[in-house]
Amino acid sequence: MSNPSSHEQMHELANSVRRLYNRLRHTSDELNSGSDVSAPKRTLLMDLQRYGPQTVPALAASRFISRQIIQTQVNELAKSGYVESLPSPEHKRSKLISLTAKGLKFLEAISLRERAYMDRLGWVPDAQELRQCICMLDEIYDRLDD
Amino acid sequence: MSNPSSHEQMHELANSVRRLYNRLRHTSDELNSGSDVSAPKRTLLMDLQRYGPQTVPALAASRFISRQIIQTQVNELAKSGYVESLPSPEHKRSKLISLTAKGLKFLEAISLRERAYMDRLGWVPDAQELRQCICMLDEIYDRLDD
DNA sequence: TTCAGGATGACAACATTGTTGTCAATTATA
DNA sequence: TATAATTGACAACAATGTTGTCATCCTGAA
Repeated sequence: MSNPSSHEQMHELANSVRRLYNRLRHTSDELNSGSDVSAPKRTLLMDLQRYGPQTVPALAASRFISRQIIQTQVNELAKSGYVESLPSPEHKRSKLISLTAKGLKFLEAISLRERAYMDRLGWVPDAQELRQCICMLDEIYDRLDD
Repeated sequence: MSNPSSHEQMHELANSVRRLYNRLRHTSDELNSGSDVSAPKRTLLMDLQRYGPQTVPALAASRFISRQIIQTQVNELAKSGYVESLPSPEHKRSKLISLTAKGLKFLEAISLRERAYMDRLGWVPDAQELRQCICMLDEIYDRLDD
């Protein structure tokens, strides 16, 4: 990152990421306006599905926010029956948060709505370019790791 | 978006965007922890620099949030001297929000810090792939437009 | 084994960011 | 002109985030 143009390009990428993030959140909110689960809680459920059961501090660390707010959200999701804590026999305090059958069913309903929306759009991005794009985003994510 | 794999790929891209967005916000907060301007206000200033003077409702619409919160943030930024409202002679109410010299200087200081950080990282992404990645993100943004 | 330090869940106080509703002034339009 | 939409300001409120404290449990080193 030694010449001005590559720095400017990274700045532009950050802008495109932020712009798209805002639109994706908005679209997701529209598609799921009927549910009682807010966007941050939906991302919690999705992470549990994608990456498997995790502890509250781990979920917080992956979002770079404090563990307290994740604890609150997890407690509320547990009260609603979307997640449950699996007690590890070795760790009495650090429980693994896991999706329940109800949580999984909820995520599948979201997926169906998203898919129907994409079908209505009638646009399919080039699979190869899309894969490369994901690759680049993930590599930048890893490189920024301290 | 008619077969399962492309739908799954879009889902993965959304996840990568969200993940990187969170890390970029975190890194930006670290780099600018000394300033009194929060992340949402920094993005306001950056949008004014990138896209030029805009009205409060326009800034809100581009974020898909209500105009009231943007109004508050703009008022606070104006009180701190980072932005000013340019009254149009034709429109007494709808003023254009614009960067001041102080706001521009503040953004340049941010840019210097970001550039120094990238230099320390010692990694330069492939310019061609980066451009294609930005292109894809922007195209998805446009396609999702209603 | 013991003990000091770190990690975790719970709780509290608070700041920021967001929503919705209202109102008056202004602008746009039929 | 008359009507509707837009804009700035203000208020009440909800959700999300931070920081701090405390008791409990786990880990690891002397």
